[in-house]
Amino acid sequence: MNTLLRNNIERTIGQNITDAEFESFEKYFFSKSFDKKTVLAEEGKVCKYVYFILQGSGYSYYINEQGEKNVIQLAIEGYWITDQYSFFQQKPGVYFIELIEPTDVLVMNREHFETLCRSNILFERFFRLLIQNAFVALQYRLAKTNSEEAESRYVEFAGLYPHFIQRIPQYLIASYLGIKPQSLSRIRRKMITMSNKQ
Amino acid sequence: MNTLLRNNIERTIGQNITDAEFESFEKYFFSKSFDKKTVLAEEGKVCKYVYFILQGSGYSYYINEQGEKNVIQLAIEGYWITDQYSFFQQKPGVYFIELIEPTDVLVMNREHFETLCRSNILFERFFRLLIQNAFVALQYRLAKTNSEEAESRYVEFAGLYPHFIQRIPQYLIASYLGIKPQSLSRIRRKMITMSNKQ
DNA sequence: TCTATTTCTTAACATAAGTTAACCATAAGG
DNA sequence: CCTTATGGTTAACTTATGTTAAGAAATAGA
Repeated sequence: MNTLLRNNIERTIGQNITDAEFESFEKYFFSKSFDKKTVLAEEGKVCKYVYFILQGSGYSYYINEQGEKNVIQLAIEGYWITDQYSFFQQKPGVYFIELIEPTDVLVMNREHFETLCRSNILFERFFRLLIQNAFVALQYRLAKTNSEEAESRYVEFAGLYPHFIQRIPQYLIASYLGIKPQSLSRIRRKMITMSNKQ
Repeated sequence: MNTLLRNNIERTIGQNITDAEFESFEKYFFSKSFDKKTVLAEEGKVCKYVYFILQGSGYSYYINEQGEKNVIQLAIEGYWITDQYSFFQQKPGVYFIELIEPTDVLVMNREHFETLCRSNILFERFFRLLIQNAFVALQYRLAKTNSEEAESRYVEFAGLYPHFIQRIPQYLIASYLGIKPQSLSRIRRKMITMSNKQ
């Protein structure tokens, strides 16, 4: 039994579930390990799976017309990651998903997802809440992007996700924040020299 | 029976529903009309309702530390609007919701929302899909914000939502795009003079 | 109709972030 | 251990967007 997944479910729906319920949930997943830099999803191909990270890290990104990578999501253990549009619509996706470190995941395909959702309103509910929380967080992130400067966005990010700062390369964090690595470097230097002076 | 709402449901879940099902959905709403500039939700107060716009328009926004308005969502007839965080968590909200035009809405409170979701997996499913679609659209919007310049974001917005361009004040569209009204004005002028020359 | 808001435009100037390019630091692989 | 690849820093210069301020246009209210 995977406690990380079970905690994730119970925390999300705000109530404990029975062993039987968890069992009937978990059985739709299989676990898998990947090398770092493995590509789990590609633009133009249907994203067949949703991944729950047990250990390791990855990110999703898209490549714009200018050929630049743009990080959409960063994920470490306890996070779900997929190309939502492609996975749910079963249409060619727009994002790539790539691993940063060697990573263990739980994997579920679309068919099992449907079966799961229809089997018990609790699971349908779980996925509604999961995406609802993701939506709220994303809306907040967009609000900040639209109204705050890069420096304060980085400060907030570093405060909220210190474990990301340690493990994720800076150029991916920069992209996640919507700036260039050089700009992030500039911001960090400014912060360091400022804090030395005070 | 409100056909706008029914179409919205059937389009979202990708299947038709029976009259009885729709009836058991619709009965949890009441309809209401508001003057323009009515404030439907306020920062610091629990957002008690979710609104489905039948006629008119509104927007949600938040005010940052510098006291600037930042538009989160624009909505016209056929759109749902609420402060998702506040409505779902029943905690003080972070956003304001304000009407632009005189507006007719269908309104549902949180208790009815819960009852509805638990009454039939179809409705739980509807709201999951609704928020799922909103999430995908929001992720796309953030990706564009982080990687494209204001001009191309405006061009895309104008192409996708021409009815918004006609009805929503420019300073709100500017804020929605994450720029100042002066910048949007500059962009529009550039587009006009460019198209005249060619 | 006249007046007062509200919205939009313009222009000069300021600044945050992008661009280019070089170099340094560290980790990875043979 | 050395070499190469990857990631990070720095600096000079450019550019998109913000800021400030004024006025024009449109809309709403009296």
